[in-house]
Amino acid sequence: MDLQPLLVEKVKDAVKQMYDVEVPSVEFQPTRKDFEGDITVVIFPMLRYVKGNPVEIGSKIGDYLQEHVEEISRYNVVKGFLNLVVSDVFYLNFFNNIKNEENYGFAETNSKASVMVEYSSPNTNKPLHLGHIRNNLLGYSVAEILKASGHKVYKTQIVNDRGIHICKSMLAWQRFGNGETPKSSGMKSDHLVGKYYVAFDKAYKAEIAQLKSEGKEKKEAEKTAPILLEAQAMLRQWEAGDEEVVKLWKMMNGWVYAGFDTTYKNLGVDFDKLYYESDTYLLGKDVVEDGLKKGVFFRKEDGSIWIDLSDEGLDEKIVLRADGTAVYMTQDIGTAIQRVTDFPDINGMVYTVGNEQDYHFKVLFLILKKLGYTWAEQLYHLSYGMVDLPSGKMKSREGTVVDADDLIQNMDKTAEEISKAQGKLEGYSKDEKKKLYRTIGLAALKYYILKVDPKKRILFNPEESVDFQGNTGPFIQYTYARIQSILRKADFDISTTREMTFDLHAKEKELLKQIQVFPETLQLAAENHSPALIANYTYDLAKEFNSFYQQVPVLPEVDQQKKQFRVQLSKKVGEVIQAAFKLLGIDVPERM
RNA sequence: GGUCGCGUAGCUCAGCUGGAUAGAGCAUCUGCCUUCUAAGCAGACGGUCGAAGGUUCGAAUCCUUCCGCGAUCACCA
Repeated sequence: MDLQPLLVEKVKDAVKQMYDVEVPSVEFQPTRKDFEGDITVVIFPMLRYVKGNPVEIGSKIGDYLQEHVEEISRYNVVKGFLNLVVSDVFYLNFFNNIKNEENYGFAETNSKASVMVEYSSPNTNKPLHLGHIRNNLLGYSVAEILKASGHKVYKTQIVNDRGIHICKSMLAWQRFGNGETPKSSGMKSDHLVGKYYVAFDKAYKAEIAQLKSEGKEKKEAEKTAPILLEAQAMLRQWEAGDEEVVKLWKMMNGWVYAGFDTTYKNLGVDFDKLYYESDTYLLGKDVVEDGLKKGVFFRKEDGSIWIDLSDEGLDEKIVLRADGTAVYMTQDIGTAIQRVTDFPDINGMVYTVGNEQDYHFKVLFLILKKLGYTWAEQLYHLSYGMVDLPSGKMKSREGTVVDADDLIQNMDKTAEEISKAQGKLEGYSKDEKKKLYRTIGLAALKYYILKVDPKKRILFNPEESVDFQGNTGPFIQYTYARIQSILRKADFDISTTREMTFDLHAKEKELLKQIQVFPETLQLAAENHSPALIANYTYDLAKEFNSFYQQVPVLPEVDQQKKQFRVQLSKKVGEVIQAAFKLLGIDVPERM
């Protein structure tokens, strides 16, 4: 079915027969749209082995291929490029083979090693915001892509449910909350907790200002503000297991989880396993002791334990404090090992974490390798750029964030406005419409974020960022809906197989070529951990279909053979769009 | 200062394991709904690919230097 390996052989044969030399490899590329052809052989690299004029060599190889490979029907040579025209029969056969394949493009599960994908991992002191959305969408999508490419995948998150930031919200609630609950306030429960996080910061700033006016240095004031000291005391009480504090902690965390659940559900992401930092923050210490014995780490005079990474071009890095308490790195070492204990079949992990932690993960992976874990070779930091606003960075403390829930709601509203203006939804019930607006709004948001390279920063302008036209989620959904409309109106059994003896329209051929590269695009996306490749692929496919749709009649076609084929082709395009969008976590509507 | 990432059309982005005249969308302008959904299609306009060197038959892509933006270099997470 794949033509390329055959062509490699035949090109080699041709060169050997005519010039009596062996070329080690043959370079191909898809033929550019401006030229006639489907596959192009690049002649230039052969000039090292074959002396002569590239055009002449190309023509000779072309003659040979035309004669010896039945799939090649014509060729032309431009400069050093041999453009080959692949026969319609080849593409029609290809289509016949895959048209009824249900999971076309997807690899068999378990054909590759298992991977754990971590994403989201929020703090439990405030609601999720746009930055989390990027994280969630990326992590979820990469997990889906890995699954489709044959890996077994475990989705996980580590909930950062302890620490000083949590105590800040707790303390502020205690002090200013007057017993306010999600019920009594009517607020979404995670937003209520976030409100007190902001309240803490406000009170803290006020105290700093007060101290400064009393003549204290700024740094001194920041360190000694009473409310901060109290929060720190609360953290110590929590660690000591103080009943009162733990009770408050459980209650407020419960509120946050309830809120997160809603947001996750709205976003359409999920997890197979949750880890809580309150359970894992002590992990890793014994590993450090172990590594110390093995000589991976060393102890400084004050008793703290370090690793020397200067051979790798990095610094020394602390892994355990002098008083024996853990640092972030200690926990991460311990957690990684814990995961492999819990899921012994995993042979790799993906960490979806912002690029400000590039250095941390470089060090973490190095340490795990040095400790001798085989799976440490298969760790990947899915690093992504920040989401900035026109006004600058988002800061939860100061309340300058684009809230996740608000954003999703805004997308719904925009989708509703546009849909109403289009007026194509007669016959839909109120609930159906509402669901559809959500589907479209989310598609716009998700596609907008996933189509760009994760490494790049995103500048998000809430006023005008998310589009519904052009290279967007709704555009692709619209293409899908159009196809479904054709399928609904096709008043004959489209599954019957007919002889296909006609010539392909150029647009049909383009569509088949695009369908053909879906499996390799998926594999590439998996290797590169890149949903953007899937997004761009799907866009190209949709664009190609719309062009076809415009120029080639499907249902009005009188030739029954062609009509049958075009309906089947449209159906397949729809299926691929649906499958690809599923990898991005985006649903497709029957109508819109 | 060291390290890492980014810099492509007015804006948002593809292309980056080297290949033909650097591609899309938005915006601006022209056409196309008495054939299947105009959230569409067809076209016009728009570029010294941050700059300069180098490697190569060939560089947006690889190497070097420089410039700009960001992150990081905490016994914070």
